[in-house]
Amino acid sequence: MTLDTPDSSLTARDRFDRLHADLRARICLLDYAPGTRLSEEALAAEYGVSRTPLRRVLARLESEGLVQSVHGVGTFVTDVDIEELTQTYQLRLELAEMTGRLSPVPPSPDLIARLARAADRARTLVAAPDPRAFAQLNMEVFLARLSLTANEALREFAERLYIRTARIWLKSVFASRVDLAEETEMFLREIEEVEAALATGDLHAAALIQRAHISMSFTRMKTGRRPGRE
Amino acid sequence: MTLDTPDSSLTARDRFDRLHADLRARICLLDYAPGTRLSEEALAAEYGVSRTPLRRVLARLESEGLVQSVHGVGTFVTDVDIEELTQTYQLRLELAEMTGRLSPVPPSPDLIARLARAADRARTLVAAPDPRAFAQLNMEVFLARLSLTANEALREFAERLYIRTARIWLKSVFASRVDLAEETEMFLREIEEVEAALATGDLHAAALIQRAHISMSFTRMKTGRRPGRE
DNA sequence: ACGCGCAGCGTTGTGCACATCAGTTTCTGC
DNA sequence: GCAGAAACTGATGTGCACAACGCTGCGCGT
Repeated sequence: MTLDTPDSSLTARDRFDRLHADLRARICLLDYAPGTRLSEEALAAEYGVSRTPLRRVLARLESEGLVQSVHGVGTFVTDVDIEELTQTYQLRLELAEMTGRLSPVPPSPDLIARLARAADRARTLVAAPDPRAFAQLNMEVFLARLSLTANEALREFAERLYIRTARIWLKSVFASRVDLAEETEMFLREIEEVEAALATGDLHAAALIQRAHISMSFTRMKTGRRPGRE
Repeated sequence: MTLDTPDSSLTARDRFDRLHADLRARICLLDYAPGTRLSEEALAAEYGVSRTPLRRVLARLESEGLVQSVHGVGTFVTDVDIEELTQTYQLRLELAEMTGRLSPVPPSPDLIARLARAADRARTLVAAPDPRAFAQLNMEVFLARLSLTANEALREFAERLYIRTARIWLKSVFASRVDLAEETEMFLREIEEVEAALATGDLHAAALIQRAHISMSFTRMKTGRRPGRE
């Protein structure tokens, strides 16, 4: 996971972005579960830097709500209560729809290719379910789809909200509160529907499909597995 | 402006919040115009701290898009181009309406009192216009009104978007592209309408009023002063 | 006169040592 | 034996010195 590329020809900003993205992914993929203490010294040693730049990354993660530092105690991965989760999902619904309405951009060939590859990987995952691989695929697709809007602020906020709730959904999978196979199938159907919408050039439809699936995903997570399917 | 309170009985978090809020206000009120270089050493000396905690504040401001640091050059107050401004305002419109729809909260007596005092100050400003005082009043009212929604993520994003565009509006005032007297009058009317809506308990109406005024404000700024009133 | 290079200067980024704080353990007085 | 306080431990926060980097201006060569 940790890419220790040679530090040569890497600007300070690049190093920061790498550490930030890497730590963020670890938190979102539950490599660091909520409540875990992150040791500044250990992480600094692992990434081959001193505490100073690493603390910058942790401060950013704290501003994003993923960790919380307490003086004299430690830096801990945050958890999200049900109330905050509900509010965040409500916002995500609205933002998803806005994605296709405010400043829509036609899909690039690169995005089309990414979606096609994602659909293939999703089909593989339907045959052999894997929570972590699915979560990673889900995140990649979400971030890639942000290129469908030119509104940078909208992209930024949608990304932040997704990052904030992704690990909670994954936690539900591990807790068997949602059925991984069902989630994977629904995700595959979502991609296929989005591909169809994009093929016809209807960007708002693609956004509405995403909004519908976010809504359904949250409902499934709230409701839990239906009795009788255990 | 700079409150140099005794550093005793102040936790690190408090100091950070103070510096952050203070510098943010200076940028939003154009004490530091776009393009201005912020000297880490000078600011650290002014606030009586070392560069380390001050750099933390600057990093936060950079993540909020208010400043930009370049290695070996300096930290500069950012500017906002017309395209980004348009997109941000479009988002602000949507968020303002959502404020009254997603998780509305009845106004507290404190908010009512604040609005009444703000209306008084606005009436004073109508008689004696003052760009900076008006901008500060506008900001205080906006931030106070955020208590009308319980959706914390919505509050956070709405605040960030406002902070990001406030100084551009103030710049338009100084550039005489909008008429300060007209803006002040419109603002006073907005407060009065909001007070009426809140008095009847219609929170969605209060949000729609805000949305309408944000929209009108942006239109006035885009259009510029009507010819013949010069 | 013009172009190229290099050295100096100021700025942000990094490393390291120490201060500060919270939780825990241990020691002491009763 | 027990309660309370002080010392210990390990964490984050801070200050300071140096490294890395970009810009500028001077000087040398052509």
